[in-house]
Amino acid sequence: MVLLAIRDDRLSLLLIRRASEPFRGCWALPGGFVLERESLDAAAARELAEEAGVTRVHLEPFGVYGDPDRDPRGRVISVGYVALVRADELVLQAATDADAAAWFPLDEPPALAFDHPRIVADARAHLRDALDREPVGAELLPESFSLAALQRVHEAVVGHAIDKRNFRRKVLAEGLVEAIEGELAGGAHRPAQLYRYAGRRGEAKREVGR
Amino acid sequence: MVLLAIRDDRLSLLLIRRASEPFRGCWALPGGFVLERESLDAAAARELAEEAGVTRVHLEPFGVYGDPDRDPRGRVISVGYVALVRADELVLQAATDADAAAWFPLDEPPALAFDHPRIVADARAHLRDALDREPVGAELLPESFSLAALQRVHEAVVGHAIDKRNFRRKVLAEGLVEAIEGELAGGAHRPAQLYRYAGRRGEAKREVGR
DNA sequence: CACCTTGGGTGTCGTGAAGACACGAAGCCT
DNA sequence: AGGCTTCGTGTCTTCACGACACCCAAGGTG
Repeated sequence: MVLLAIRDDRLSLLLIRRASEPFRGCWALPGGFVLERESLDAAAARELAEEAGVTRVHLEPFGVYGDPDRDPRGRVISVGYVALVRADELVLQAATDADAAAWFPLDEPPALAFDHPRIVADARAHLRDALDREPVGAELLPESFSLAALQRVHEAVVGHAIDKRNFRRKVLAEGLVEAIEGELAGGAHRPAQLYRYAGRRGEAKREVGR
Repeated sequence: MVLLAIRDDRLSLLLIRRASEPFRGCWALPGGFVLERESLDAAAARELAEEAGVTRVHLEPFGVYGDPDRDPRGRVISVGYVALVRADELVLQAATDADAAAWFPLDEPPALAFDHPRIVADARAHLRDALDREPVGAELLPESFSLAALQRVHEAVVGHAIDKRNFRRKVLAEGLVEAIEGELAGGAHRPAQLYRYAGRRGEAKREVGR
């Protein structure tokens, strides 16, 4: 599970430190096993609820990892899921096989156990592809947010700076997002217009394009 | 395994008719089980070699299917792979749990067993996404081919007709494909210029864009 | 209270990709 | 010889996107 949330305006990744032997003390992705009568999506949702205390999340599989030697303990096949959660809904729990959990910026993760570096990279690539198909920001930001916050999310995903005017033009042209009249954010300096996601998910972009 | 090849100028899908009971007599995707010490990719390659007698193929996972009720016999988790093969390299073998194998146009598949309709749809969507990232045609067509043949492949994948001039302009601008000087196809009417794939796979498109 | 600092908000131009669109050319068949 | 079928070609328009600079509003500071 690649669990992402915005922390200090940065897109961050939840990792646990392994308490038991293979890669003991290393940072690793949280995860768990699928139960006998449970779909993969349900398993991911359950693990997420157990570890992060969140239920309403964007949860999406992006890859399978089945190399026979990827786990020295034996044959483990993993399905990678990206989870986008709102920071204010998080309630971290103690995982059974970890002695610590911490957030790291997605840009600069620490050394990871197993083939987890590859999994994180794949998750990020997947997210980058999904960025202009799905309202990624909606799952990471609170109900109302400034366009600058949304831009920071996009920049973290694509990995480079985006021009402010171009970004605003594009986002507003998509029509997924609407200004909340009269609402302003009480920031440190000039207050920003707040926005919220408008319509349903998905095809909206194409509809607007016509 | 969603196994695709060009047959009669159409992009076609290999299906097997099930000989044993769940969905007996229904058409289904070919597939098999992963061995204890075998990667998923290796398992897919092995199944493909067993069933279609081909080894050098484009083989790519696109999804995981793990609903506990998807197979009435019990819990089976499947990984979907798309395989693109050249028709002239195919040597179909008898599969153990099938009494027949046949090709169907990808556009109009028959009723399928299990959740295979969904898997086929996902494979096609994956292929559509990959179409302008990877030299899809290179894996389906013989060494040398006419642009018209390549265009038919693309049309089959995207599902609609493409303007001939626009297609040629784009394909040639990408630089992935090069004319074979002096070679012409002996067709029914005016002979066509033959082409072949030029450079390596992958980033070529971006490099040309600069 | 004046000024500075900081982030918020706005418009234009140029370029490149892609879609729409029609006709002559070459070879085969009858 | 004529007709049929496929091959091969260029222009125009539209749109998405990137580059680019300045004023505005509020809080903090001296």
